[in-house]
Parts: sequence; structure tokens; C-alpha cells
Amino acid sequence: MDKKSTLTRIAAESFSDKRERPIWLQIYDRLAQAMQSGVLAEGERLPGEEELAGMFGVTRITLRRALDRHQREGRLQARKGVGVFVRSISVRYVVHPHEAFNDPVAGDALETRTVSLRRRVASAAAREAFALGSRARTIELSQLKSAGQAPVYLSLKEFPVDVFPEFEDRYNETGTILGAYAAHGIDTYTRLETRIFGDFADAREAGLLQISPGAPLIRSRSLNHDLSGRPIEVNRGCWPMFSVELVFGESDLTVHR
Amino acid sequence: MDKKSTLTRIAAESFSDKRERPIWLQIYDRLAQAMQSGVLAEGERLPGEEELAGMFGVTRITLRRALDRHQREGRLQARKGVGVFVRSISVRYVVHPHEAFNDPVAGDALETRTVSLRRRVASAAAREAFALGSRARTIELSQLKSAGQAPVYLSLKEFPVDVFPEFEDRYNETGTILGAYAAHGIDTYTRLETRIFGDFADAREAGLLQISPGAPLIRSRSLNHDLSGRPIEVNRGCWPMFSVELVFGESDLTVHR
DNA sequence: TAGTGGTCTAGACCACTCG
DNA sequence: GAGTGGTCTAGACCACTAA
Repeated sequence: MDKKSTLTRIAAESFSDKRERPIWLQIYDRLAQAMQSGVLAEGERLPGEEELAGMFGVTRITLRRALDRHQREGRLQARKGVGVFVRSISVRYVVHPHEAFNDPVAGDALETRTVSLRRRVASAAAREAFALGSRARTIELSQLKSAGQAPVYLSLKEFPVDVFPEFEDRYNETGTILGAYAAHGIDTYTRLETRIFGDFADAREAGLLQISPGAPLIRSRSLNHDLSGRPIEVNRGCWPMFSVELVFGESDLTVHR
Repeated sequence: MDKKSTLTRIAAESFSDKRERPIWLQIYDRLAQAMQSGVLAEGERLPGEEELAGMFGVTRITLRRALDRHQREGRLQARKGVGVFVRSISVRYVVHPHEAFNDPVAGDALETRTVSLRRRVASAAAREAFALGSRARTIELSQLKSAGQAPVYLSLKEFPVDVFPEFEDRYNETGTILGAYAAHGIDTYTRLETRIFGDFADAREAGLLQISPGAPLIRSRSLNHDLSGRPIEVNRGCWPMFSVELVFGESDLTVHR
């Protein structure tokens, strides 16, 4: 039996008492099960909403409530005029903050794509960190990191032009930020502070991360210093909420009463 | 002019081109602005959905899309048969993981309520951590912490009965977990590992945290050892995603190339 | 009992994408 | 041009809560 007829059979089963669980949530459940069992495989396109609604015996609006929820939770992504697709989030990407916020170490398993590299008017955060005037400029680098098919991390970093006068060339040569660091004589750096908080994706972020606008994100903001205490990088990053897990290891957290 | 007529005026303004921003998102925007400016104060009840829809000149379903989004994002909470209320999330509660996962330190500014305290069959996580058999029992403690009016943290901890034979009495006497620790001869402990990840609230969690079911959460799982390396506590906790900010301080994160 | 939020239907128009 | 997802309407019934 092919996949589509399997899905048809799943959809055709009668619903249980809707007072216990609304129909749209029962549809949500069955779609989740179909994805988990492989009836709907990663990357696969779902039948059209009209057809899908017919298969489940409900209105398109009712069906859409189930789809919307799966989109917010990252399992599905809709592309206007094209269709609804199963996103790959089979695994959470595990990040050890002591390492992972630094591009090279945890980045090994990830593919990095440079989204943009340009000079810009310094952001407020960069002005404060680098002690810049209101019209000063910085080097802005945006990267997108993917695990397999699924983008998992989008970053936007700013660097001070006086510390990295040749950043663009050195970055393009070496392909890594640490390469540009080294080319400017910086071999060791310190992460001063990292803040983690939740938020929701805007349209641009949603497009790059292949999630729906409004889907929840985990955001980080951090600041790097070199050995002498000079600030050299401000970083803003975000993960789709459901595709990352932060792990804080043993060590440092002994508590005395 | 009273608040309600102010809201009426806000609602009555004409919408801009809906091709640029859908009407329901424009309603969402105006409600956000009304909350931020104090026209809708914290804890206040909104007009009924039917009335509100009339004020904005849309259908109830269109209005509900705006309300739903605010509920997911934690600014509004609906109570069936009662009304829709403005939740207090004016500030993010800042947590320093080195301290905050430990009840006493960061808990100072929070009010703690004991949700439940009982003995139970050990969870899988507790069985593994404490090396227990499949029918072993543990002490389970659930606490809810609130900042002002708003609940911000819900925890569920398990303790091994052999380490804490009198946990319940000692906890009830001292009112704190550390008190129960001390009464059993444990003054110092170590947090072995903490994992942070995103998820969505189920019905019970939503009720206790005063958010909507399905709203995004930040979850933590952690394990405490005593000085001798003996595991003494497994902890599962969650915050409403939008009401917490995790801060990792300076110190430990120097990176050598 | 009256009012509230939660769910569902039937039908419509639009913008977008692709062949 | 055909098909897709995005938005919106008008109307209905239900379960829940409080007076």
C-alpha cells in the first residue's frame, strides 16, 4: 500500500468524543503520528489543504488549526503557492555553551553558510560594547548553520573596524571567524557574558531557518573579549526553540550553604 | 476619558492596507500597544470577544486570531466562561544558572508555594540516577515560584528515600529543601549536569503557570550530587518562555585556539 | 439563567508559485 | 492558467463559570 493511501486510511478513521479532545487536536495527533512513523517522511509534501480536509471529513479551517499548530511547533512548514512540507527536526542539536557559542568547536558537525558580510552603522549594543560614537561603523557578519537538511542556528555578529581592519579579506580567505581573529593577532579570547531568552521568529528569520513566522526561538546575546580585556565581538544568535538543547556540564557548580 | 472609551477609539481607527499587514495582525498590534501604554492594565479583563469584535469591526474569528497570538506569547490568558485577562509579564525574571537552579539563592526574590509533596513510584530518570529497581519509590516535591503576581517557575523534584528518610517532616519544619538537606547531614552539594530545552505547556502546567496550553516553555533537567558523589536529587523545571532570561557570567569561558 | 470563551461549518476572495 | 496557502465573513452550537 502506498503512502498516500495509508494516510487516507489514517484520516478516514472516526473521531473519538470531541468533548474529550477537539477534532482539530485529534487531527493534529494523527498527523504527528504519521510523521513519526514515517508515513509522512522528512521533506515530503502533504496533500493540499482542500484535499486533506476532505480526507479527514472536516472544513479546511478546522484542518488548518491542526496544521498551524504543527507549524508553530516546527514539524511542518508551509510555502505559499507551493504546499506544506515536513521539516526535519528528528533530532535536537545538543550544544555545550562552554564550547558551542564559539564557532569552531561545536560547529564541526554543522555546515556554515555566510548569509551576509558588510559594513554598517554600529548597533546600539555594539556602540556600547566597543565604546563607539553614534555614527561609527562596524563589520557585520551573518551566518547560518545547518545540521543535515535543517538550519539550526542563525547568528549576526559585529566586529570593531579598528581591531579588524582587514576582516573581510581574512574571513574570505580562511572561511572562519577564528581565521580572521588569528590574522589580526588574536589567538585567545574570553566570552564575557551570555544571555539566553525566548522570543518569536520574524519573517526574515523564519525564512532563513525554514520555520513559520511567529514560531518560538531561543535567542542568545554575548560579548567576546581578547586577552587584554578589549571587546572584539558582539553576537546575537537564535535557534528554532525545538531544535536545540543546551547542556551545562558538571564542574563549576558546587554550592556551599 | 475612561479606559474603555480609549480602547474603543483605538479599535475604531481604520486599518491600513491589509495586503501589507493582515487585519488580525493589525488588531494584534493595537492590543499590544494598549497593554504597553497601560490602556489595558495588568490583571485587567478585556471586553467580551463579541463586543471586542464589534469595536474593531471584524468577525469574532478574526478577532480571536489576534487574541490567540497574544495568548501564545504570554500577554493574555483566557479563562473559559470568565473572560480574557492581561497577564503580568512586564519584566523578565533574570536567572544566573550558577546560582539560580539552586533554590535558595535566586529564590530570594520569589515567593515559593508547595504544590504537592508525596511518595511515588520512581520515574525512569530517578531510577537511573539513584540506581533503583523498577518498583522503588521516591519522594516527589513540586513547587511553584512567583515573582509578584505572575508565576514564573514550576519544578518537580525527586529524592531518594534512603538518603532522606524524614524528608517530609524536615521540609515541612524548615520550609526549604536546603533545610531538609541539612537535617540529613548534607551541607554542600554539586549540580552535575543541567540540560535546557524548549517545549510547550500541557494543560496542568498551563493552569499552574497561568498561561495558555500550548504556550512555549523553557525546560530544565538537572541532577544534584552530594560531596561524596552520591546523587541526591533529580529536578525537572519549566519557565514560561517569555518570562525568564538566563545569564551566564564572565569567568569560566576562555577559549584557546 | 445569562454571559463567556471554545469549536466547527460553508463559502468566498486574494496573493503567490510554477509550468 | 491552475493549484496552493492566507485571510475573512456570517452564523451556529457547545461547555464552562458566576450570579
